[in-house]
Amino acid sequence: MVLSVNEARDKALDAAEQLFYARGIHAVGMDDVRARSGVSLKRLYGLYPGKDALVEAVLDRRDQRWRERLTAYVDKAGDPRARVLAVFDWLALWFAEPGFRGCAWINAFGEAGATSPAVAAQTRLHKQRFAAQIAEWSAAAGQPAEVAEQLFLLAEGAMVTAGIRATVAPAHAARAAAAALLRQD
Amino acid sequence: MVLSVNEARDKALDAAEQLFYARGIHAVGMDDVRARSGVSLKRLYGLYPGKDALVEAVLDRRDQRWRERLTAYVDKAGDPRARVLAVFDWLALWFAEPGFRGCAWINAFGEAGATSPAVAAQTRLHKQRFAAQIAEWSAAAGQPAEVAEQLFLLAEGAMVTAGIRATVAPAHAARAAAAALLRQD
DNA sequence: TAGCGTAGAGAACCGTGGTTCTCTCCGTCA
DNA sequence: TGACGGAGAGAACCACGGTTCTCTACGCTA
Repeated sequence: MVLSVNEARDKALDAAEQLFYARGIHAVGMDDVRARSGVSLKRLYGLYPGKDALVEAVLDRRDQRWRERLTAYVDKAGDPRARVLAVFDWLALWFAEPGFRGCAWINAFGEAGATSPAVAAQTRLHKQRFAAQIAEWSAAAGQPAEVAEQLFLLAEGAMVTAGIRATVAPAHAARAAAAALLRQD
Repeated sequence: MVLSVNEARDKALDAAEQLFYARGIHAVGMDDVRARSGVSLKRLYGLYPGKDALVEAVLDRRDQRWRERLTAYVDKAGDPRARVLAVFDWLALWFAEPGFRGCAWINAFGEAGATSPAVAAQTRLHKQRFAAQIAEWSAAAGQPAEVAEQLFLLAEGAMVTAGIRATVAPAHAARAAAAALLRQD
């Protein structure tokens, strides 16, 4: 079975993403990625110059997919206020997925943020995009910027807590708080 | 200079805590701990059976100190409502400390939570204690348990975000959200 | 003062993991 | 059909880090 470059890249990224997320970055060896993906070490190093580059590629693709899934869900909601709250409903769905282990960027930042500028930068970029998306939906619902920032903090707290406690409940608590914070007028 | 067992333990824990927090656990070698603490490798391994045990001891001592510092600050506040909000004022002070890099347990959990049951358990215990403390202060201010949980999520979100963005602002945003969430009647 | 035990410095040992290299196979093309 | 080139399997290489061991110095005690 001969894989095209794109097929090999996909398989490598799939395997690496699953392994890094489940075990943490440093706990996964390149040989683990090879074993799960079926892509030989030689080809892995042809696709990516090294483990660092693979980590970056994984985080980059995950960022796109994560935000696409979120926006696809929110776009199904009706009025602006419901769309803001839908963020937290989607968090509940995400937290309930088997193997959920918190936010991949928060985990990666805790592990490598201090030693890898690339990981730190990707984390900041991802979180900034998420915050900007919340701000956009929040503004559409007539909310001031301060509220958007508060909603973002609730979402972050829910992700972290759901990961540590391995439970969906924080999403519901955060949703209730969000509903209470939204200005009525 | 001959150090007593307790003196050597303190020096080892001080050095290990600073290094682990600043760089992450796996990025710090036992020889780094030896270099910073001045405690020889031989003695380090006499005090703690291995790196894992040292990590546990560091997190354990930090848990006690962290909660002591928080409660000491909150205890200076007056009425129950002010005491609840004082939690977020203290977070602002903490975030502003030089070298602040987020919550040590969240970072450790992201790095080793999946592979080290001890780290995972210590993280859960620490967060449970923090949540219980907030619940206690919150209840004293006449707030229902749901609000306490929401305040906890705000604090967690603020810690994570302050760590990633390297700014104090999340503490202020979380404080404003907390003030808005507290029931008035 | 001689011997003992402890402690430090630092080398040594050993497994792990990132990266590279070798060998072989197989499909392609002249 | 035979040479070539890319790809996989897996060994090899090499650095790093956790852990242990050796050697030496020094203080205490009989």
